[in-house]
Amino acid sequence: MRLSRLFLPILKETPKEAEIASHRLMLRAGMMRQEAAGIYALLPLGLRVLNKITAIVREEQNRAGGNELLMPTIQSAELWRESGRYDDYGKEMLRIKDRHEREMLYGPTNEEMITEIFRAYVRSYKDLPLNLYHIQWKFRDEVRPRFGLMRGREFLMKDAYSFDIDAAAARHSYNRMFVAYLRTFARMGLKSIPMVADTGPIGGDLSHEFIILAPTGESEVFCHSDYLTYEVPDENVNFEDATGLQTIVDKWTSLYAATSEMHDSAKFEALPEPVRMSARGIEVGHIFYFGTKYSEPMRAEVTGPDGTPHAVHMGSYGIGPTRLIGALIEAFHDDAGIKWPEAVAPFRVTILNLKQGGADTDAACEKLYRDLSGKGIDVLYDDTDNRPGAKFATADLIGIPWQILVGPKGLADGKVELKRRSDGSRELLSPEDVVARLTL
RNA sequence: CGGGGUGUAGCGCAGUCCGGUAGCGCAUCUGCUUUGGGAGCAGAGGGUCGCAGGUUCGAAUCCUGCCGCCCCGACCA
Repeated sequence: MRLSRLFLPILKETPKEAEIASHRLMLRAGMMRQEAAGIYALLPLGLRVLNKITAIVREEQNRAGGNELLMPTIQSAELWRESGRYDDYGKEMLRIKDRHEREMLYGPTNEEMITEIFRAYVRSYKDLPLNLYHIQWKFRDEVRPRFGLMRGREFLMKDAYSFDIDAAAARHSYNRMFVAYLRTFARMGLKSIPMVADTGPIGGDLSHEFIILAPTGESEVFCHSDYLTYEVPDENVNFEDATGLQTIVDKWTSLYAATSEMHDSAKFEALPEPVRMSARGIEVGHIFYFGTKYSEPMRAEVTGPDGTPHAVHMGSYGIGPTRLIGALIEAFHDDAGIKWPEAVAPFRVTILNLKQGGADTDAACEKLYRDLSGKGIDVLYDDTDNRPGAKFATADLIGIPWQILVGPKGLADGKVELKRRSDGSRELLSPEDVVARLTL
C-alpha cells in the first residue's frame, strides 16, 4: 500500500476528550472515529489491526476444537424470558421494538440463542463435546463508557460456548479454552495471567479472568511474580489429552493471582516479599463454567448412555478483540506513538523515501516496495512529498515494527537503514540484505 | 445514577464577566524555495458560535429550556 493512497487521517494534536494513551493514540493515528458515546467507526488502519487480532483468535479457537458460526446481533425478547434473564439484565440491555411492536433486543451476549440452537439439533451424548463460537458485535448500554475502545458500548466479542454431558467433561472443555487463551494472547506478544474471577450476572462457579499487565491498566492486580516466567504451551499441545491439559491449567492456577475485587491480602502477604507483585492490569478475556444454569430452564438436554435425558453442562468463553486493540496499545507505546508487536501490526514494514522525487531514492524505494510486496509482506510505502521529519513522526506514531529509511546519504554507499520501532535500533544494510532480513 | 466540566473552522484554543455582527495556531488550497527528526516565504479558502425560544435597535456574549460530549465515583467483555 502506498501511503499517498491510504485513508489515514492522522492528527498532530490530541483531541481533548482522549485521556489515556490508547484512546489518544488511536485517534491520533487515524485508527478510529467516535460516532457517539462508546461507539466508534474503525478506519482502515484500525480495521487492519482488528483483522489481525481476530485471525489469531480464530486460529486458536479452531485449534482447540471450536466450530465457528455467526449469530445475529438482534434477538427476540422471548428467548430471554425463557432463561429468566430478560428482566434480570437491566438497563444495560438495549431493548427495541420492531414495526409490529414485537420486543427485540441488541444482544449483549448469546447464551440463550446458542442454547436454543443447540437444543434444536443435538439429541445424543454421542454428539458431545461440542464447542460453538462466533465473533460478533455486542451492545451493552454501559452507564459510563470511557477510555475509547477499551470500554465502548458497541464492541466486538468472540464468544464461545461449550456443551458436555457432565461436569467432568465440561471441565475438559473449560481447560481447552483456558489453554487456547494463554496461546492467543501470547501470540499477540502479551503476557496474560489467569486470575480467579467473580462470576457476575452470567452465573456459575468456575471462572477466570485473563489479565494483561500494562502500566495504565484499569484494575489493580496482585500476583506471584513467577507467572511472568511461565512458558505458554506451544502449538503442538494436545487438546484431546484431558490429563495433559489439566496439568497445564493446574500449573497456571497454582500460584496466587487476583484482581482487587477478589484480593485476599492475608494470602498475598503470606508470600515471600520478593515474589509479591502488584501491578495494573486489563481484562482481555473471561471464561466461565456454569453447569446447567441455562440448559435446565431452556431444556437443552441430550440422551445419555443410560437412555435418560441429561441437561447439558455449559461454559462460555469471551475475548474482546476491540478491547484488545486498546490493551495492546496500552502495553506497547512510547511518547512518539504505538509500537505494534509484529503479529498484530497493520503493516509489518514501512519504507520511508526521505527524498521523494529524487531519482535514486525513488528508484530504490520502488524496487524495495516491489520486492517486499512480492514476498507477501504487508508493506506501507511512504511516497508522500513530506519532509523526512514528518515521515519519521508518522511512522513512529502509527507504530509499524520495521522502518526502512531510504535517503541520499545512505544510497551513496549503496545502503539503506533498517530501524526497529520497538527498541529504536538501527542497522545500515544493502537493500538486498534488508529484503533477506525481513523474509527470514 | 450522583458530582464536576465543556460545546466557537477538520484539530487545539482565545473571545462570553463588561452585547456592536468572529479571531489565533496547526491542518487545507495555489506558487516558489526546501528535503535524515513534524520546513520557509507569499497569497487564498473555510464558521447557521450545540439546538430552540426569549430580552434588545443589535446576542457567540444576557435569560429560560433542551441536547451532545468528557472527567471523578458506584457498575462492567
